[in-house]
Amino acid sequence: MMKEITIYDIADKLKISAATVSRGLKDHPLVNHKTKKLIVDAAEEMGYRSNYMASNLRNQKSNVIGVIVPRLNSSFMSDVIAGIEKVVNDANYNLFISQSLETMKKEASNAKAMLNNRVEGLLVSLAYDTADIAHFEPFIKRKIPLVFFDRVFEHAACPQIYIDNYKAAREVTTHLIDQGCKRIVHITANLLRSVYSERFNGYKKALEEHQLEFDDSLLIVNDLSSQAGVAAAGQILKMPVLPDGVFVANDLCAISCMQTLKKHGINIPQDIAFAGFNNDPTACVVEPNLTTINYKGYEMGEAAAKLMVAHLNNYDVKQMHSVVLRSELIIRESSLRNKSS
Amino acid sequence: MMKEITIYDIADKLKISAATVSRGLKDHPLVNHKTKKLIVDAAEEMGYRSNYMASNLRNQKSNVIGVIVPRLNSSFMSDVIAGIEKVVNDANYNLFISQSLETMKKEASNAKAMLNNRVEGLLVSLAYDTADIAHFEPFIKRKIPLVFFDRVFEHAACPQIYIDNYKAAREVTTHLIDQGCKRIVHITANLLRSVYSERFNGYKKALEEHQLEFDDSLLIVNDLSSQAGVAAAGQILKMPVLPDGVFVANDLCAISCMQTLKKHGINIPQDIAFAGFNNDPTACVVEPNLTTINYKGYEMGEAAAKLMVAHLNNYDVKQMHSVVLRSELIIRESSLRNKSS
DNA sequence: CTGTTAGCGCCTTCAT
DNA sequence: ATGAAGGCGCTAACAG
Repeated sequence: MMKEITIYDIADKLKISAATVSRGLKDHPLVNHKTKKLIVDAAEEMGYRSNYMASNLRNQKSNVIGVIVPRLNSSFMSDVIAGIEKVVNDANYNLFISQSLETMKKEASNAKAMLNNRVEGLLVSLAYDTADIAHFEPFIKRKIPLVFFDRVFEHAACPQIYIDNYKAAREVTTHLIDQGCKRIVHITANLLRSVYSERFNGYKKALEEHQLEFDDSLLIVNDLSSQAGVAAAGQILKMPVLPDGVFVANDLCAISCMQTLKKHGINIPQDIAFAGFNNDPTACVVEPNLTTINYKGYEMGEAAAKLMVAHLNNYDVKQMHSVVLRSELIIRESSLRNKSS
Repeated sequence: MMKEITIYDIADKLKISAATVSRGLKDHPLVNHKTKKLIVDAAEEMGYRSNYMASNLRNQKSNVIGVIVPRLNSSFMSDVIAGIEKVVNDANYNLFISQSLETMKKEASNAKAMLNNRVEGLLVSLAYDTADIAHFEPFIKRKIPLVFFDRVFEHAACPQIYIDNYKAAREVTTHLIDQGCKRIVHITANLLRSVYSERFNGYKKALEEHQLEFDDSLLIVNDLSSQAGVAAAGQILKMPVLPDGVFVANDLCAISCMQTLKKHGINIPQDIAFAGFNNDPTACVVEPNLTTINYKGYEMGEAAAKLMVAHLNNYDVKQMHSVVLRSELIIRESSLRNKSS
């Protein structure tokens, strides 16, 4: 291990004090321009690199923002992360990223690691099975800003970045009904997560508004994976009376379900109309193209990170507030059965 | 800001020294079991959390591994990152992630930030236009392990995790030739990156082995984006004599190109057979399904991170070595023109 | 404008 | 088995 240059080495060489070197290296106003140049040049020449561990300790701040997400490898989440990284990096913070792998246990242990690492703020999208947020209480107690995005949790101290899932789902469902669907299956995930319960509620609301009965046989709850879509198709095919519409809470599952039904001779959208959620890249590649709800992960990441950064840079002035991002219904062939739309 | 508990607070409360508390909190052998329990209990009760900034400074290690990638939001890269995160997290390291956004300039500035943050190792996949790795020299000089993956760079001190792009491209091209293609266009990106030049070389080799002429009019170089695929389709349609096969260096671009050609009345694969690279999720959704090269990003991330972690945990014993991961040709309808395959 | 001093919280000799 | 003391590198008072 090569010996690292410190500000003391620079100070010695220049016969000045370490304090002056420290000041010269930042843009402290009270340093002579000449000595400043001397210092910067010497630092450059000697290959000095500032030791963040030391300055972090001294300043009692880590310069790190933490992120905990269920999984990194989904199209949506990688967009979110990209957006977060951009904002955080531009603001000269660093990013600690970890994935809960959809379990509350891992989420809690990640949170603890983040806490010990003194992250200055934490961005979280919750795991499937997270029932309470006791594991985030230490952050709230310490007033370390905690922002939820997408898979949010209701808590007075924590702003949320999300879309209006209720409204979006109601729109999708209404659209299917407009297309003549009378018996619409809804496939979704753990209703503990508000993103899913809201979508479910929006769906039910639309049915109700059109005097369509909802009953439990129309609801399929799984993990919205690709495999789950295949299984759901199996369930649908076994139904005593086939549905004429399916609204799935994500595109991944919607597509595999739709393709499986196609293989079994079901015509999309004539026999069964389909709609998904997320506007995944695959949605406009699959045939027929999938009707879905579009909302940009990148923008959600940006919004969450911007909120955090603004807050950190101006702690006591800026009040953090929740943000509802725009989403839009994108109608494609998978649900188009008449010309009225 | 609430006052944080330190080992001194615990020491005071227990009327023992901070040194003993420090030892008790880890599994130092020379502490009485009883006092250890006392210490751990008191820490728990008082809400102590270890200050990593202080211990990092003292120990002269950051416990952080850095990652620099071109972009986070691609299906492949998010798989890689997921794999890296898993391994790094399990090994109790933290992950700093940043994206170069495909420019060498940003890559260099990210590298500098990583250096100042004292990352203990750096995992890198290079930007499109990175011509040399001078910006990584400080790592090499300091013997901070530097591992390249996917978009690698040849350097004696830096192991590489990659696939055999030459072989894979030769396989794809040979397959297209076997299907009767005689005039195969190759669409790729900056040949500065070995992943692309190797694929190009493999392609040329296959042509040569089958006595097919290569000439520059068969090569289209762009950024392999979706839009570039549309543009490439335009170029192809304008060619004096249409090709009967297209091999694209990624699936994203392959698919948009293929779909654009379809819209212009070209039959796939009868008129033009198609092959991509990466086995993106969209490849088996598009119609016709896209022939491609499959290799798992998740495994590449795991492999790179495992190499790094093993090295860090056993610095002077383990020699780092490059790893060539397996890849395989996946034949789908987009290239199937006869029954011989 | 620059120097002196005193920690930030932890860990690790060295001593007991 | 425990304590005392010094220092990791930096920076913010406080003096000059």
